[in-house]
Amino acid sequence: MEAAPVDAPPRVRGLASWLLNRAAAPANRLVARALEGSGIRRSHYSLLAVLDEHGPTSQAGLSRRTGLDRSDVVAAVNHLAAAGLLQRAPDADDRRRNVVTLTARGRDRLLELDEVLRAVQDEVLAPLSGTERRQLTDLLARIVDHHGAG
Amino acid sequence: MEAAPVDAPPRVRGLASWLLNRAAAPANRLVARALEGSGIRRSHYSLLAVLDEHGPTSQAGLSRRTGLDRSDVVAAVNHLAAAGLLQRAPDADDRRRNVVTLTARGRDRLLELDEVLRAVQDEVLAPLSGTERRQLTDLLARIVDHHGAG
DNA sequence: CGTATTTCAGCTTCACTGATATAC
DNA sequence: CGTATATCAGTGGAGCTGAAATAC
Repeated sequence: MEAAPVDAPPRVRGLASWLLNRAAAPANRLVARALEGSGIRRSHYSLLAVLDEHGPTSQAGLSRRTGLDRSDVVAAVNHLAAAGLLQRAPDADDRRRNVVTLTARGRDRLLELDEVLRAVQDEVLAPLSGTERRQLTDLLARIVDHHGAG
Repeated sequence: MEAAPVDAPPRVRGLASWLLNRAAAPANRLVARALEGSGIRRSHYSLLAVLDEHGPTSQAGLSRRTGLDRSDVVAAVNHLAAAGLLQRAPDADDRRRNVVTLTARGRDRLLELDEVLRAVQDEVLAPLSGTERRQLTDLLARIVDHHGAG
């Protein structure tokens, strides 16, 4: 077990902004590690999940629902389309838009990723009880909602 | 001023790893904005705070206590020394080391930053009650402690 | 010898900006 | 007209790696 302690002073340890970054770091490391070699990045999962739950969506819609920047959505959709996990087609009703649709293969991959991601959350939240985990996600969700995008 | 909502599906919204990043983002934005023009970056505050509370410290010690990478500490110390907020001197007892010391000016600046940072935390945690804020920071601290460094 | 410290050069990912072309 | 969309080029911070030089 590695885990050299980070022995920060109280003034720093008590900062929500510091804690959020310090807690996000191992979460990102673990997710990246779990996704390693799969050709899937952290942000890709949210895209696939949104497509699965909302059906075909424009890229701007994907941006709004995932919190990903519109310009990063372009690159992500390129990548996932090349991997055959989704399709991009012009929208007949609004020709500014592309309609992005999950493929069957994309859905299969998503279900695998659900498992992987679930396991990672368990590692991230390891020191917390079930109740505490729900407390934490609820509190974080309130912060996210309050600040929204931009 | 309130922000477009991020209307993510439950599968995404419930992910701790997603929430941590989405909550850290506005925190980082607000901190960066509050520090804008001061020549101080996010990471610099922790450095100054550690020096204030632990006294003169080696750069490796600063790395351990702040969670900053050793190689990023070099750049940060360069910057803060150039600004006259700290001093770097070779350690007579262990000549591999530099002893980094807070200057009087560095301490004054730190006290100002304490105020600025405190105000930002208040913005970040705006939707939460006092009790909830302590709950959140406690839970995050447990996660940070559990994963330690590296 | 192995380990620790400082430093540098460089890499990747992420969040974001600005501009452009196009369509509503 | 103003607004929304998709795309591209590029910026900057942050976290990290690998290697070198030095000292323990």
